[in-house]
Amino acid sequence: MASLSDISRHAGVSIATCSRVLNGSAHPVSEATRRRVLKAAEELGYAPSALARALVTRSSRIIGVIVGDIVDPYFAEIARGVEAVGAELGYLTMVCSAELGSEAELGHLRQLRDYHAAGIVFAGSGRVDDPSAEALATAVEDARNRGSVVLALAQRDFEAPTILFDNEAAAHDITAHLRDRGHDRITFVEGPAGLHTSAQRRNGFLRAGGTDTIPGGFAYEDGCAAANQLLASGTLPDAIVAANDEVAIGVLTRLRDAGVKVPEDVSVAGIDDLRPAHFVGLTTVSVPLHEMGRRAAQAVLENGAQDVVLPHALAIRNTTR
Amino acid sequence: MASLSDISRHAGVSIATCSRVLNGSAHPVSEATRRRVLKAAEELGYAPSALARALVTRSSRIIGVIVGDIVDPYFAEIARGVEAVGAELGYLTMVCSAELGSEAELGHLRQLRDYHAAGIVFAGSGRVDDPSAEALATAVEDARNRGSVVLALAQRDFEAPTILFDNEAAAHDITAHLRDRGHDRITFVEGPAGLHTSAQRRNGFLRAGGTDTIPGGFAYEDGCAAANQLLASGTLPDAIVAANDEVAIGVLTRLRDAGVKVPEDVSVAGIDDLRPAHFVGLTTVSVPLHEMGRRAAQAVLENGAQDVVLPHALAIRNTTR
DNA sequence: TTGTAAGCGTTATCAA
DNA sequence: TTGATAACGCTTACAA
Repeated sequence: MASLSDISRHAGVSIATCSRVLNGSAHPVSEATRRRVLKAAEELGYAPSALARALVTRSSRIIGVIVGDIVDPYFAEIARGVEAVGAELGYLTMVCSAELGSEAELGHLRQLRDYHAAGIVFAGSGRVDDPSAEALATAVEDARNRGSVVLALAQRDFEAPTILFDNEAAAHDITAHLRDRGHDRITFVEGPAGLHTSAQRRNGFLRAGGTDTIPGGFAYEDGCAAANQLLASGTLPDAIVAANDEVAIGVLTRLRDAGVKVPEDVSVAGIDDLRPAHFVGLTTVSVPLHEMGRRAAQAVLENGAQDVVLPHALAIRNTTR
Repeated sequence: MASLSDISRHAGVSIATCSRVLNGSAHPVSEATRRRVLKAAEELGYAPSALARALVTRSSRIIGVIVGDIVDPYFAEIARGVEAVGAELGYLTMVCSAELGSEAELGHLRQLRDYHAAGIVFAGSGRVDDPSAEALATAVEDARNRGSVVLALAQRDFEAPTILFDNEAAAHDITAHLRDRGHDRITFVEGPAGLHTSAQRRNGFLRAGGTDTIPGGFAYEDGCAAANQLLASGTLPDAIVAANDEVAIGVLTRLRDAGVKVPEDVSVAGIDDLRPAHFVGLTTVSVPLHEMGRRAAQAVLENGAQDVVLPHALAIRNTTR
């Protein structure tokens, strides 16, 4: 691949001048030489080395989004938001999946730092009593020292501007809605143990006067399991709110398979309002994932951000009465 | 952040020596100095600049996976495969989502090339009569010249080793199975128009003696729409095979909502065997997505690959009789 | 076993 | 308006 010095030679112009025309610098260049450089670049198929550029400018046009699980549409929605605004300005948004836990997160963070990423966005929640919390905090600090903007889109145990919605309030509001509609006995299917987000949603549920709570997770199967447990217990609650949509759909499906009428016999609600919720007409709460992604990208472009909490909204559909 | 020269100064040792101990070079270094360097690095919190390293070695430890849509579990499965083997060897796998079509693909490809990515894997299929096909082919060529290994995991219109399964055969086999089970009138819900993959699956269906075919897509809603169309036509076929699982699930759901018994009245099958297929017990065909991802990563580590076609397998469950 | 120095491909400072 | 040239942080001959 042609480099600046190739162009320089080909066009009979200094490297500095070539650089100036090829990267749209403000420095004035005569129209004549500009054309010659452009022509040479065209002929030689010049493409700048982002590597070399990043090395000297100390920042590359990479935005890394560290997600908990790449198959989770929750994260996909965020990633799309980031990409939507990043792409406009020539940033490359890359999503790094850390399914293996915070060890993997740490690995991705370090690599992103080592590549001087312009932005590092943590899309997922931190874990309570995370053994690698300290190492993570240090690496975050290092990354910032290298010039990366680090953002948290959920509660984390390190210093970073946050772009959030209120998980506790979201869980509270849907539960309160159900109570308002006359449901007395409401069961909450919890999220994965140890995630801050799980705890927040659980707290919101409890604060709204929810009664029982059973272990769950964030996956469809967890919802099925929870429904089975409820079914086996012999007596169903008036309503079930699940830690997220996918679990709610698991519950819903299992219940209906077992001949339980939803919402006539029991109401079922989720949280997140992702695509699958539309498929089944699930009552849930809409959270601003895409907008969070957009704002995160803006924050890295603007090189910083204020903490912000974005609004959520109930999406009442037909799995609750 | 500390750099090599900081370490060098702090340890009273040349930069070259520091480099040698810090990057595990084969060049011999005395145990004593090695320790001093390590100690200095530790104290100063040294982290190498992947950028600088990549600039001189002409290859960075980045594997880019260009997918068609980051929310599609099809791609997620591939990405996981890549990541699984890439992570072991310290490669950073980043997925770039090109929902906006091949213009976006081109953008990602160029960026990955500009960052001297070690590997660039195209997870999704190319489009027939793609206007940016030529630009794409050129950029692929450039990337290869810069040392990137470029791989295709579906049919593409540029030169690259392929790691595939046989889409046509997959569609053929599931259709043939249905015929063997005595279904005569079989309808195929097509994939998105213009994708090579769609055409291949359609061809397989036809070759197996499938009769009718109606437009569809790759999304749940497309399946619903197709079911509606079938329902409206007044007469249902014996079986329906959809271009992928998600569409099949859309068909299935809509049909059942309309009171049609599946599989008693009509059989429904998909292709891909992704997670949702398990949720509903969908008959489908398992394709080796994860393995393709793994092989792709291996190929970049080994700096090249032979073309290979991986086997698929029928997964007969309970939406067909 | 250690060090010197020449790149890698840019950008940016300073003169001309 | 243009051009030398010194960084950026690292690897790697080549010398010592």
